[in-house]
Amino acid sequence: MNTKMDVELRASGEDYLEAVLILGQRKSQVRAIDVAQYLGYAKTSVSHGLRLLRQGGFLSRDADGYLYLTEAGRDMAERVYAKHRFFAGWLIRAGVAPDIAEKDACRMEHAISEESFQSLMQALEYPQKTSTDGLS
Amino acid sequence: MNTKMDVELRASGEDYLEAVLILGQRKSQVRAIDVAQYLGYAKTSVSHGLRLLRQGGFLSRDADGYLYLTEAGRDMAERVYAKHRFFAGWLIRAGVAPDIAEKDACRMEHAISEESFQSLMQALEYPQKTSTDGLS
DNA sequence: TTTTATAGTTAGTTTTCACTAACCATCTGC
DNA sequence: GCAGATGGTTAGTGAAAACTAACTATAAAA
Repeated sequence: MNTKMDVELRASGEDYLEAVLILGQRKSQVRAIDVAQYLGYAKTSVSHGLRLLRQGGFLSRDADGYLYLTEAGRDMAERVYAKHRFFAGWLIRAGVAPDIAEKDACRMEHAISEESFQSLMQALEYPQKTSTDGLS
Repeated sequence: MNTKMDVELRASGEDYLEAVLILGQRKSQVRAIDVAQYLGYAKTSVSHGLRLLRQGGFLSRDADGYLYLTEAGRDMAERVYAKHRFFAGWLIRAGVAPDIAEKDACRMEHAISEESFQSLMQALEYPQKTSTDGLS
């Protein structure tokens, strides 16, 4: 029903893309089962979610089932991941326990708009690096 | 099924309680229809949502249909509203347009845990006033 | 070659939380 | 006294996004 560009991603779609991005930084080869394990979801849920993302043009998959972010998918994943790192770091610096800060960041990353986040980054002069450098 | 104390409020319940709190500061008498108008929901949705809150012990209602927050309800509403004001103010000070800051705050208020919020308030030495003073 | 483990899908269920349609009960004004 | 308006409820629908159960397909192992 939707063409690539008018798809509105919800929180769950953003979570899947973010997981693929993060796992790809660790393993170089990422499959649905890895995403399921990472997010703690049943593999059927992930199978369904990833199919929607493929249909939306955010993901592709090769014959062996390995997942690849498209341009649009990587873009979205990096935006979300940047928010995640910002909020997690912010909370941890405020003295929140790291596991709680992580969990909260996982929700807050979906709650703030791109517009607000950009304004914040500028106002705080936060270092805006791309998410793929310096992360092994 | 649930007694008063083991009810877990979700985002929608928090929104209803917050609306009752805010409307009560403006009007002194609040009914379901006011909440529906304020939130932009159909009155059936609000009727259903408020019933759950009454059953959970967060709200009561008199014979004329006027709503009153219980101790637990007021407590929850004030917690959520404090988060709302914090995030909205924070974004606005960062240069975000007020209407966008408001909308984002409406989501972020549910995304951050009470624990993280308290740590933040302490770390930032944010003035922690009760939500009912100074607001007419 | 048969068995077992791994990866994925199909089909159907559940929960949350919005919606519409239709109805009931007051209260007000002619 | 009846016609509307107002406020609320009942009943049923829909979408998002998780779940389980049961299936297929493939690859490895005995």
